[in-house]
Amino acid sequence: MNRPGESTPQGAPASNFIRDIVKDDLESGRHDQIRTRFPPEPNGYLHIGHAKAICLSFGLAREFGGTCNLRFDDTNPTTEDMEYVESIKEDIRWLGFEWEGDEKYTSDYFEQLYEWAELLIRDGKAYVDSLPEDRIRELRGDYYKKGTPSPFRDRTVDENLDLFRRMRAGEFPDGAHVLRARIGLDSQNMNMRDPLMYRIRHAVHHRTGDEWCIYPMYDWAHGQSDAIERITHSLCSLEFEAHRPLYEWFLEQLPAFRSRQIEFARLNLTYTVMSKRKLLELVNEGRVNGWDDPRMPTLCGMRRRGYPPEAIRDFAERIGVSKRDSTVDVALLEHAVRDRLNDTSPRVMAVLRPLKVVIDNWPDGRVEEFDAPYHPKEPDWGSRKVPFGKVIFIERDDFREEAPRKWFRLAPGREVRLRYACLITCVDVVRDASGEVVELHCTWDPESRGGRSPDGRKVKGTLHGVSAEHGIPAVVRLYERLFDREDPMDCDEGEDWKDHLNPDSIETLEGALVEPSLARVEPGSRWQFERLGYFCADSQDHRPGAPVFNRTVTLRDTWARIEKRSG
RNA sequence: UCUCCGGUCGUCCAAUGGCAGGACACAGGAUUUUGGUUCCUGGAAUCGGGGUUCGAAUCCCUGCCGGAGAACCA
Repeated sequence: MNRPGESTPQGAPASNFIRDIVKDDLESGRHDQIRTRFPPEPNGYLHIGHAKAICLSFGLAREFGGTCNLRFDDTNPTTEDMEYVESIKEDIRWLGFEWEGDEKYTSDYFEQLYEWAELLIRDGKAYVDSLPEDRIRELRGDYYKKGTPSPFRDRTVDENLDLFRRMRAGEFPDGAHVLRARIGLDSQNMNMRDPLMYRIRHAVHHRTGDEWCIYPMYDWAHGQSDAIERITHSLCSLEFEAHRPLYEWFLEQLPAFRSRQIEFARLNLTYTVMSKRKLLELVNEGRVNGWDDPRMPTLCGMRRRGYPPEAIRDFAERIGVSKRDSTVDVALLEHAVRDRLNDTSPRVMAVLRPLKVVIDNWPDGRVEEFDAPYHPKEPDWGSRKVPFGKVIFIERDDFREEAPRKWFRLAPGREVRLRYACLITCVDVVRDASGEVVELHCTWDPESRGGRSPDGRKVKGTLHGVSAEHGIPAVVRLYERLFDREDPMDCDEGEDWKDHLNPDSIETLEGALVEPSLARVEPGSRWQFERLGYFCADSQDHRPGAPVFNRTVTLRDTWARIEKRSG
């Protein structure tokens, strides 16, 4: 963890404006200890945007020796469900954070909120309005026109109290009355024009059941919940900036702790959509295979894809925090993932699209076992024996009949190294009736066991292969970006963001072959398939003996760039 | 038309009146039994115009651009 003033492992500045505020508040003695909170609404799954907020609030608490609460903001019974609570808790823990005590619920505070509302009524700072919804909206005015007071605005305290109590008692149908704060109707900030505090909703709440039929609005619940929990720094996204004056107004009227709201810009990512509504649409329309589809920016999707939580935390640190609307290059996320995986993934060999190779001068039936270390720079990780025989499979992409410029993989007459095995030279090419290459014949140099060059001759190309006899069939899913452009919302006339889905975002290879050491690995385990990328055993579909791997991210591919550039 | 917030390399974030810096991306090179990793090098920015100041990315004025704001959503 970075301490204030320290640098991240990458040398990037560890400071941001919120961290500075926290530091000041601690140094000035304004607070002895900070308390933050993460307040999801239980109506959807967490995504990478939430991860930024989680890392910020939990991370700051951890860094400065404070605490962070998890509070479910459950004030709208018609859209929320306990179904989401467990997944949210699981995702936060997976990210590596633990909240203070039990998780909290805004609904735990309904009684206190109610009492405070009565207090405001008694102080003449709130009133029951009995206008219909559309009338209230009309009288509120607009950006250019001040609002007009409701005819009910000057009800007596007793009348208000009586009505409000009967609202709670369930005497009125939905929409008959609301409780409004009595602030004024001429603010430029529409949020301050006598905002609603309570509405009547005869709905079953997922936690309080039918105990309540009036429910607090966000503005009347959030700041008060912060105060009850004595939250010192209440961090939220920019869209709540215009709510801050109201947040502060409510707290000023109450005998309560004065929490401070601070806004920051939410995360946008290239090639990604982030809104709950759009993600829900992708799931409901079957554009992806559920919330945990590895192409989804949800935390469960990324987990299934093989992204390590440490990489996501590192990413959150790298992107920084500010108040500017911005869109982070998804390449930065991928870099953080590769960076972490490079240090933590054992190397193994797998062939995605196999091409048969017969080694003519290899003795029939002979099997050689070569020693292959699990990590080139971590000898402590040890090694395993990789068997090779007369027939092996190499990557189809590693052979070209006509070698382009700078090609140093296999081609007729070319010698290459089979990693950790030996040097082979292509002597013949076998085609089927349609002319497609179906088999290669090579010779090997028995002096080159282990892949060494016996006489020091230069062998630039190194391929990987799997023994035909020993390889294990596997299903491998290759994932690409879900959208075909940086900004999926960038639409031409008559286009929809869903027209920008990348049709090649998933490719399932049924005929892959993996080395025998991968026969029995744990679901969720992460590996580098040498020269290809990082893969993880799928948490749902992987079985011992019937492996299924997901490609987390490719390795950097310099050759692909060279080839693309030269056309 | 009104109010608020924000404009720094292609992207993201620093610089808190005193040498505009880092990361990603990109380009070149070294090392390499992964065209991986690692290392070195390079190009690359203060939205425009005024003003204050010895000195402005930073403060002031003004213009321009982007975002947000009129839910009984959060």
